[in-house]
Amino acid sequence: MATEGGATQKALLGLLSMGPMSGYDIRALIPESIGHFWSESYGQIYPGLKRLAGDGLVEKKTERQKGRPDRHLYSLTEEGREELGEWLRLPVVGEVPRNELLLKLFFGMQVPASVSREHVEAELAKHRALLARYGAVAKALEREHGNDPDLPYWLMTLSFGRHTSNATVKWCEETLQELGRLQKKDKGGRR
Amino acid sequence: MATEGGATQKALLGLLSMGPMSGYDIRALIPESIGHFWSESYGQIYPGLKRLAGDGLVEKKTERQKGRPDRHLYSLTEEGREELGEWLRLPVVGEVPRNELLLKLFFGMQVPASVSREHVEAELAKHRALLARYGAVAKALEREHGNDPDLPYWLMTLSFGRHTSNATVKWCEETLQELGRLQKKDKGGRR
DNA sequence: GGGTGCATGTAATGGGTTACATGATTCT
DNA sequence: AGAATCATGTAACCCATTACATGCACCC
Repeated sequence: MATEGGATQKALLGLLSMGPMSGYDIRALIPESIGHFWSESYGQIYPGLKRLAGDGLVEKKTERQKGRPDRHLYSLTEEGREELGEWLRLPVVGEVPRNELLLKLFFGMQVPASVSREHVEAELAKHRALLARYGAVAKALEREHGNDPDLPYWLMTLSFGRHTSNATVKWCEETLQELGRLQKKDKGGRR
Repeated sequence: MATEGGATQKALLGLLSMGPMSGYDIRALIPESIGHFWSESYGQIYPGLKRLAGDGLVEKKTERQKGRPDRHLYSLTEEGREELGEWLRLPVVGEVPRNELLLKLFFGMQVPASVSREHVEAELAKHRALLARYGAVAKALEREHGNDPDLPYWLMTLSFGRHTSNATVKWCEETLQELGRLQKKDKGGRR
């Protein structure tokens, strides 16, 4: 009874383990929860929920509303909770990440060094902004979910973001210096 | 004359900027060059090359061989080099990375802490191995391409790997400790 | 005889995003 | 009047991996 379907389906199960929700709710919840390392679009969520319901992993209840479309509330079944647990135990399947910045940088010689500098500077700004958000989110979590047993796990994922963004910032700074040196050599020639 | 097609096509152009190659060569070159942050399968490479040839961005020459299939050697045209340059200048499009480890960790409360520990330990081992390889590759590059003008750019991409893998290792170690604390609390209860 | 390397390619399948379609309510 | 929010869903499209199909040569 493998009940196939990739990590996307499991992410839906996971979010529903936090309480009954509609597809719309799920979409809205993502940026505040797993948004730093996962994303789902409507095109995945709605068909995904339908499929999970067909497999008996979630239950659907329709809530009438006046003046608005019905809300379709989904909640985990016992089977769904088991399926989630099984998947959580499986080893993580490693993928080769695709990093367009590095791809462009690798071929940076084809283009003036200033072009690469701009790309790296954009990356730097992005991660500085991320770091600010991580800090804010961590504080908000501790305020609003201070004694939720899930909290330590949520903080671990945030901490990952902090570690890697800090490292990326440092790399950007070093790389900008190196690119600066290359730029000078280009312009100066022997003298 | 946009000549659409995502970053995959551009990666092919980039690799061909290093010299004429066959699809087979490209596949073999990837692990030694952009493999740490990019991948291409045959299912992408062969149709991709065909399409680039149709767009006049690469030129195909067939080399007869005895006892082996013909080699189809592709080389950049002037147009192809321009197209590559244009793309390199475009800002990097940021994607939300998908990280299955973090997804599992986020829902770690659904499962004994030992499960999460194993996932994190696997990640730790992976990045320690990567760090060893980065070091070896950097040395090999400096030995074999000591005065290649591309070298500084290649080293920057390696340096990125070092920075982020180091950060990941540190995070893994901290997270393992934290998970250990959670484990004890679970078992011990109040006493 | 059987595995590995050389070398090409296609087809089936799975994943995922974007844009579209609908339509009432509430805020500006 | 027009935009944003609530709320559902589908269809077209793009991207990517995997497995398959072919076939000779060379080494063990």
